[in-house]
Amino acid sequence: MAKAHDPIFRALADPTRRAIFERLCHDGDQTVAALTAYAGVSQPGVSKHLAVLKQAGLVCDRHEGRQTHYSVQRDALKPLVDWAGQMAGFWEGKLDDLEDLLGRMDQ
Amino acid sequence: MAKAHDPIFRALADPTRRAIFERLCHDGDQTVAALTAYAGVSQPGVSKHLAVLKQAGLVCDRHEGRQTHYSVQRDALKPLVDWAGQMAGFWEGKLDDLEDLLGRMDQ
DNA sequence: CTTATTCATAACTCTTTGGCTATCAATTAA
DNA sequence: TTAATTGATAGCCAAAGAGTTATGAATAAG
Repeated sequence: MAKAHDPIFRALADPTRRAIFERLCHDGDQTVAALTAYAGVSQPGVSKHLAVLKQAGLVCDRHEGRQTHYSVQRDALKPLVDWAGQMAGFWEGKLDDLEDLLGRMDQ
Repeated sequence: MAKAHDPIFRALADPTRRAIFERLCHDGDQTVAALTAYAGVSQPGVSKHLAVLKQAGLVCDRHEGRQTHYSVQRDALKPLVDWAGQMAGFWEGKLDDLEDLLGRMDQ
């Protein structure tokens, strides 16, 4: 069973990669050059990180001329939140925040 | 910036470790021996995984005689869900901005 | 007291991975 | 056409990490 949350956890475990994802969440659509200027690593490093994020279904890319724009995939974090909800449901410590978030992400 | 969600993401990135955490969520309090019987790795391997989970604040331990019982830490996944909510809030806010813009353009 | 059990730590191996530089294909500008 | 820019890929290397066996400390049992 190759669950959807496994590559997501893997992808978000690295701080550099998570920072790139956070920036995409915060500022929206970005070119590789823009992300490279801000991330503390080389351009090939950024490209590799973006490939991992894309593979995990967290981001999508759009080609425009010679530049590639990356943006957050819609409902990217849903498998993660669903998993957390399942775990929380097990130990019955119902988190109101979680239920609220699940409700908002279901739309 | 050593945020609380960083060690959590790291800890949950490994499938063996995540399986241990899932079992603790599902079945509650477990001894190391019980977890070892079920995980596909050696007892020292399980102990090491449990140390990582504990360090991340995901589980807590309780000593009873010569055995150690592990269980899920209360609100263990809250930093994770909070982070996800924050990320979701970012693109949600963008959507609001867009709706706002669209609304203003209607007039 | 001696032996068995339970778990943690130490020490090691091997794989994965995150970083780099070099380079290439594709596109745009001169 | 030629030169410059953008980003992806290849290849390499060092560090991290997940696994192992061996062993030690603490407790329980005989």
